[in-house]
Amino acid sequence: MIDYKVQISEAINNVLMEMEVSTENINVADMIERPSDDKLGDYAFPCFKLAKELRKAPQQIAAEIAEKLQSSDVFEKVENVNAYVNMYIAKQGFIDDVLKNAVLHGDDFTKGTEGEGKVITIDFSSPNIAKPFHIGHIRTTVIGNAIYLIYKNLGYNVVRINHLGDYGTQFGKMIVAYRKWGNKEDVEREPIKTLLSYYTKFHEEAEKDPQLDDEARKTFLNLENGEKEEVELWQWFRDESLKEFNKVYDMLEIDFDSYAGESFYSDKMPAALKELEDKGLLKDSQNTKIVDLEEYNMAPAVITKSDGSSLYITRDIATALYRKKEYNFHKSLYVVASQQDLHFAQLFKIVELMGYEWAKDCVHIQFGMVSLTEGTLSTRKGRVVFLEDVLNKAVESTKEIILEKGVVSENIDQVAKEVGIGAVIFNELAHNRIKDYVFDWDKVLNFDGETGPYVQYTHARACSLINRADENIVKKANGLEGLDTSILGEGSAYDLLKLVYNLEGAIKEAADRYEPSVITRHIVKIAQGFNRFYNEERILSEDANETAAKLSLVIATKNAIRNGLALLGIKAPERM
RNA sequence: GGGAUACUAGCUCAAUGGAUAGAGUAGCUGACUUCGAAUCAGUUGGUUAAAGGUUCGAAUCCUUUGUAUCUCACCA
Repeated sequence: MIDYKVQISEAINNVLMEMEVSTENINVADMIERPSDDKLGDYAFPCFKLAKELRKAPQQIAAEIAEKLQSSDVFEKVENVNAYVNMYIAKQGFIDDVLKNAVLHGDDFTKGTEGEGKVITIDFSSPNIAKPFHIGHIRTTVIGNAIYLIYKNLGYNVVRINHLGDYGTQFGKMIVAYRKWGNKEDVEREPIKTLLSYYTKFHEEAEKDPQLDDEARKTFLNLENGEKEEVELWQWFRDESLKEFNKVYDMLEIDFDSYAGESFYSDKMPAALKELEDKGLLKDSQNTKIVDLEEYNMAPAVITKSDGSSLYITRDIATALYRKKEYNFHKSLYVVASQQDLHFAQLFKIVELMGYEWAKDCVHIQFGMVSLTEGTLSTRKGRVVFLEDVLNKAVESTKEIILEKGVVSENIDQVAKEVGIGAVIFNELAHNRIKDYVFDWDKVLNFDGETGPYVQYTHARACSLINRADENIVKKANGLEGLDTSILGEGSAYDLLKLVYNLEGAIKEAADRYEPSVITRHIVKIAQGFNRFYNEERILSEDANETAAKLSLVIATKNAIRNGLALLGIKAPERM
């Protein structure tokens, strides 16, 4: 679609040149903003900053600029109010442009090409083997997937990596526990719960009998050394756990390109360690090796334990080096909770100290904590909400509502799934990532107001209109040929058209800020705009041209909502 | 004790340093014989945690204080 900001900044730059203002210290494009109120125009340019250089009152400058911009055919009207130049875009050109894109190229009018030829790796979800996949994992999983979709939409080649927690002494413990108290059938029937119960039992017993811990360490060493029996058990635990995780991924329709987890990097650590050593970054301290980061106002990073074994950060250094070599990424994203802020700050700093300029391309996309009304999540204390349960419950209550409404008669289960799971995802992506939140069943299962079902309902309503309308009129609306769309230049129709236009900008902003909620909020606005339009105006009217023109806006809106939801990983059913 | 992040309407949240701080929800009032009421319209609700400062202009930037959460060498 036409980028009006570019056109406007060009026009203003020309005017400023005429006025002999040096534009060296100001970026006109960055100064253009959207007025707080639609009535004040489509774009605005504040003139305060120019006052000093010109030694004139900003109001006067605004008046002069407004005067000179009048002649531009981009605008229908230019006004100065206070010290702002308020610009109104020429309507018909705008309407034509938005409809041409959103109706004729409805499937991909929000797509971009800036990412062509560039690779982005994104590390998200990353659950621990043999541990429950609970509500705490939903954020990284859903946010990560949305960011993947958003960047893919901009043309990037995005590699999704599920960095499984599949390594460490915990697996020594698990193997020991399984050998002592385990049962194959139980594990196969309910892998996570069963394995977790062994793990818990191990901890209880180990308190009485510390020898168990030694045994676990020895067993893990066997695993590291590739002893057949240990490796086979470990592989089996991993496979069974993944099967269970995949149930959730299937429900969410999330896929990964790589499941290279912690174990994958175990043989890549020695080289990374040697490199740190060679580059003189390691320091001996209390029998451990550390990287001193005091200079950068950070705690020291322990790289090897006193017994010589490695740590989380050691593996992550090896991981970062491997990913650069393997994928030659343009950017490397880590969607991990803000609890690990320090860890990633240390990691990226160490990579930088190793002399890699691409350290700046590594981004920690952090997000706030999830807690329960009873307190923080704790597997041991039984404070867990399984993600699978949340999704199932959302689908169930959606189904009840569907049956109650009685609109849908076929594929009820499929629709219930799309709406119920969509509601959970939407809820997750509605707020800024950084906020902590308390999981609340009532909120997840409430479908009124700014929710996923609200947006989907609006989409279904738009589809319903298109289905009801006369076939020939729909054809005309879809083709736009010979259609007088000037009536869309007023009131709620024009407001809605602007919202559809602005979706592209919202997507761009969501990408720049790694903040899917920008899109979530924007499609809510589109839905609100549509519902207002729907209530204020009769769409299927007696007048064929008027109906066709309005329907073209309905089609544009429908496409905008569908595309927006798709970027969040949410379906847009035609009936619900 | 050090560090990080947050604090906006009763509640949940918006607001690239810009115009009168906006939505949803809850409460109240209205709109289904009418294109789908999972909807819409109206209304009540604010010293943006507090105090200073920078600026033509601050919820936003800086300083101090308070509160909450996270984190701080051998867990991941």
